Amino acid sequence: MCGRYSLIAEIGQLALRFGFDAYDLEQPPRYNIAPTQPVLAVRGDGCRLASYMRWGLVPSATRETPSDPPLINARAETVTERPSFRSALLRRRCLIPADGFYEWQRDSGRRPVRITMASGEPFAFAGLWDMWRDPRGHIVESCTIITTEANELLQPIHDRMPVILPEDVEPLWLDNGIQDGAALVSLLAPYPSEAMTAYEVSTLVNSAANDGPELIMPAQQGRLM
DNA sequence: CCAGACGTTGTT
DNA sequence: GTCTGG
DNA sequence: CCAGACGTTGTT
DNA sequence: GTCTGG
Repeated sequence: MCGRYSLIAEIGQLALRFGFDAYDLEQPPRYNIAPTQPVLAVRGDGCRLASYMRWGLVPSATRETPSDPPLINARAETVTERPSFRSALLRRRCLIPADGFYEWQRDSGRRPVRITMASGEPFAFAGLWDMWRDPRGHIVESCTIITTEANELLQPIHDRMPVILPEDVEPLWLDNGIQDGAALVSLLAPYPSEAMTAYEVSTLVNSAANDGPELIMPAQQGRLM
């Protein structure tokens, strides 16, 4: 899973961290990024290009209207087999910058938890993107976040987690010279628990209409782990 | 060779 | 795009 | 991912 | 329940 996340860092900081040019990009602090919204994605190979893409991949072969539910996640275990993802894996990979993501606990009344790096630093989800020409002829760029099995930190919360790439793997993921599916899939591992932290947050995050600093304040119970 | 088809994850 | 069917 | 909507005819 | 919207 991974169906909601935050990106609070300033665009200048993100540009330095991920190596893109922030020229005409605006990125207000976002505490509650939801599916179907435009999200910041970085694609690259030599020069890295950042742009906004619809979260929910629309495969280029889509005919009339995007699928429902939207393809917001792609399972790492099957990404080489799915027609909608296979070509994107080989040729259209991206980084999706974030600084936290939310999961709803399978137990504990499905209350939301926010997961971040222990350092608090921004990180990147492994993503795929595609282009679709809509019925009116407009080009829609869209992306999806790859998921894998949960690490030890996430396991009590949920059995899946988004793939977060170690910083030194990011250049490989964006290198279009690599077109070996098995090699690429081998990069898609659960991120080490030791470097992450999780804490319960307010159910305000449940509604995608809410977006503000109060969403990342610890709930009554505070830190989980 | 050309024509035609081609949807995913995660929920319990 | 890429695979399958004819 | 979760939240929220989910209706029709005829009348003025 | 099921679909749409964010």
